[in-house]
Amino acid sequence: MEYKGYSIKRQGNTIIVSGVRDFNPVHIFECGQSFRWAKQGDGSYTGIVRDKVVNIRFEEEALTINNASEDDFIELWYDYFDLGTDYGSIKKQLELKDPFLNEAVHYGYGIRLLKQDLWETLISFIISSNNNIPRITKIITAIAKTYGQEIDFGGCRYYTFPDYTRLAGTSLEQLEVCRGGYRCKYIVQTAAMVAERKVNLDRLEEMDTEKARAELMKLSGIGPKVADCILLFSGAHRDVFPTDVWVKRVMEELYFKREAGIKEIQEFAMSYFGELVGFAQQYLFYYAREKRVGMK
DNA sequence: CCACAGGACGGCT
DNA sequence: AGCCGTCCTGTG
Repeated sequence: MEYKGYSIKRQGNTIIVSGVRDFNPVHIFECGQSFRWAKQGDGSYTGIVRDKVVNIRFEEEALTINNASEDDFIELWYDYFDLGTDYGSIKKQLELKDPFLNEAVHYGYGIRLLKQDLWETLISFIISSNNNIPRITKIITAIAKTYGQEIDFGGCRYYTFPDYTRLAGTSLEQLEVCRGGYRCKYIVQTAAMVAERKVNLDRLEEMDTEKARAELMKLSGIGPKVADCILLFSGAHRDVFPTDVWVKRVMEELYFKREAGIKEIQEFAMSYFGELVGFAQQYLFYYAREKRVGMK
């Protein structure tokens, strides 16, 4: 069958989507936006998204998704992998900006910004504060195992991410076994606030970016950087520039040639990269972190 | 054993 | 409004 410019073939419980460009699983899953995909021995990735577990591989413009149907593709995977966005065109515009960005874009040529579940992204980035990727992954896995639904796939057990009612119904002492440290308190408070409708998460996409950002920052454990990550990686708003230590370092090294403040960096990025600012951030972040830019 | 890495918060000017 | 000490855990 054909769907929005892609051709989909089904073989048993596997679908093969052809005509997929600008897609590299390593770039997509190792660029810090998602913590729920694990590389397998054969180079494929297995991931948990909402209530689905799938294994994916990519070669020669063909995306193979094992444990998915054509309906799943239309209802979930097309949007999740942002397949409606032309990354070729985005990259072309960014490459022309300057030699630095050109290098960063070529380095992470297969990056795509995922459209992930808002609630899971929100909790994941509360956990990310003052934390590193392996430990963030460990904590999220522990939360899913403790509170999520079990799913069997390929002889292994996987766990869905618990919704806010489930996390609002737990105690701090219970949650602390997941090793989130002081962030566990933020999670319990945030889940309670969402359950009590103190913050409306259903309308973030319709709000303008500043309003959506302010709405998220009402929640416990969400500051400017975490709010921007949630907006960017849930696909609610792409016109944000999450500025963590890596992005700060790479921006100082490439564009400022000196120390610069977060506010200064963000203002520069918004005007310089324009509407592609969120995409630029991700190419720069991946490049900076992989190359350890700014480290001795 | 200690140094360090990583953002939000809250108390202080 | 801006600065800075503190929060927790894992790694070297």
